[in-house]
Amino acid sequence: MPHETALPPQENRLNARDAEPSLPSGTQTLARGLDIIRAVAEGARDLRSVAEATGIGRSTAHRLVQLLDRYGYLRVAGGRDYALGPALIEFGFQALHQNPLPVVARPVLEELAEKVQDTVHLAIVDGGEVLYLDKIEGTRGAEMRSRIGHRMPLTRTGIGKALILDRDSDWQRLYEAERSGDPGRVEEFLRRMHEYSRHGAAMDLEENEPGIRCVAAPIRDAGASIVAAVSVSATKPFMPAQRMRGLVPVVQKAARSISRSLGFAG
Amino acid sequence: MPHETALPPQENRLNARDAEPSLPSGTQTLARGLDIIRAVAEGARDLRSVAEATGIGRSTAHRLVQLLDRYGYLRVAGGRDYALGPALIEFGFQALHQNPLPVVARPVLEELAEKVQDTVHLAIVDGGEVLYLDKIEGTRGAEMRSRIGHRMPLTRTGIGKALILDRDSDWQRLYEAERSGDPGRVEEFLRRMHEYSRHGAAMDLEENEPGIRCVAAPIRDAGASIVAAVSVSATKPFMPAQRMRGLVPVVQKAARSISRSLGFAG
DNA sequence: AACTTCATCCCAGATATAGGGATGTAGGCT
DNA sequence: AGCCTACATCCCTATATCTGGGATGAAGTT
Repeated sequence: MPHETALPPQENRLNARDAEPSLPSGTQTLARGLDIIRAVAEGARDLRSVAEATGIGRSTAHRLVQLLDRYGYLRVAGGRDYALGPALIEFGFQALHQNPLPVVARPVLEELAEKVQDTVHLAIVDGGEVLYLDKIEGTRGAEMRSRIGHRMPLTRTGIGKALILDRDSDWQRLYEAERSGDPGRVEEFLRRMHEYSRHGAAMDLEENEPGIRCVAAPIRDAGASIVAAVSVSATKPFMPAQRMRGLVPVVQKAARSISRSLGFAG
Repeated sequence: MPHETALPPQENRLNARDAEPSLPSGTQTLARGLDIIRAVAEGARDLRSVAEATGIGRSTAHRLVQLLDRYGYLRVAGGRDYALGPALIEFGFQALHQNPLPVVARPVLEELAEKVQDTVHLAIVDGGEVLYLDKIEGTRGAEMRSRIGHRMPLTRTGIGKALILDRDSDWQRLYEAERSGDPGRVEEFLRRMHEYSRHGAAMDLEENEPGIRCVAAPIRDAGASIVAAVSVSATKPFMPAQRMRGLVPVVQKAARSISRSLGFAG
């Protein structure tokens, strides 16, 4: 049996907002503790905001926060200034390197970055979003806000589109979910996705970050499923349409190289 | 009031092994969930080993694992092959960058690495251990097993010794705790620590990794407390005693530069 | 200096949880 | 190939755990 080569897609991520309807099943305390971690990650800096963000009573929240601090998941200095703790650093890096994908991809990404001199990303789908697993900064000083561990919408980024290239039945639903206020352009999105799918590479024309353009290609595992994607991004002046076309085979080659390391027999 | 510039030391890290005596206080479920994460981090790959490692019943462990999977803290593929999940990647990197230390230290570390051409580390004390927060690989191809998020003993690494340079009352206790089978050399350790303390820099002579030597200096915050340390490491052939002495002021200069960014007025 | 706000602690009732046992399944052994 | 073992998964109730209101003390604010 082929080994699982990458993290499978995961649409049912839960958090404080929607945990209740789906599972009343028996683990409220753990769920609340994890909700608190997320609340702190999202900016809660003291007990009051944690309690508000999670809907947990002050007293209970305090008790959970205490434990999270003692375990190193949270750092609480004198009851204020909550922050994510060092245990998360430890486990986060371990989680990243436990996965074979970033490890086998790294040298290929480095080679690609060397060749194109632009910012290179590696990402997977997680929880219905793009999750960046690696990033190599471009040498042109073009600052991008992305970072390892950051999340982005699937339909608004080149790398996200590459990740859903095979899921044509989901395209419309994802588009509408992520841009609920912009229904008129569904058709154009679908048309482009079909074209990207035909070519086996996706592009992003400043849709997510103004001024940033990107070319992306999917990475496949032994079962030919898309499990990740690579992308090359740069500011518009460095990314005229012609260069984007020229980058397609370059990015695809890198993607294929990683795919083969994962057992893909393309 | 000066802002907390780095993660404070934390000796009371708990896990499955010693959670019970200290706090019977009301959060068993959350504690058990976190114990499960640690068990998986330490190698548990299925329900049975998780249950054994944590002392939780199979049934209960299963329920908690399910929730951890749904929240993305664990990845469970078909009931087997447990792995740490993407939520940990997300929060881990966020935890790292939430802390001002790695951010202000980065450019200094890069400059140092450029100058010495060896592996450069940034670390803090956490849970009575060294926790690496950043690493820049040397260009001499000397592979070191260390990685961001890894932990090491305080008394067996140069960077660890730099971190406890001020805590002379703890030296003996830490040494004995970490090398319980080697009591004869306490004296020598203490003598060296006093010398390192006098010079304001510590060294490591292949104590932790055979063939690896290292020079380290402490980083101080606004209150002059040691909150982190920098080190330069290389294989023995690249690290003769003379070079080590020469590196002391170089590493100290980098450390002082970071300290000043943290508000230290040395 | 008095007030307000907040983290922290305590306690008893309410409830979520624990874990034994049953079930179905997948892989291993003969 | 077929039986068997070991395991993940699910169900259920007694009970240990957790919840949240309220009290306390400290700190910051007006």
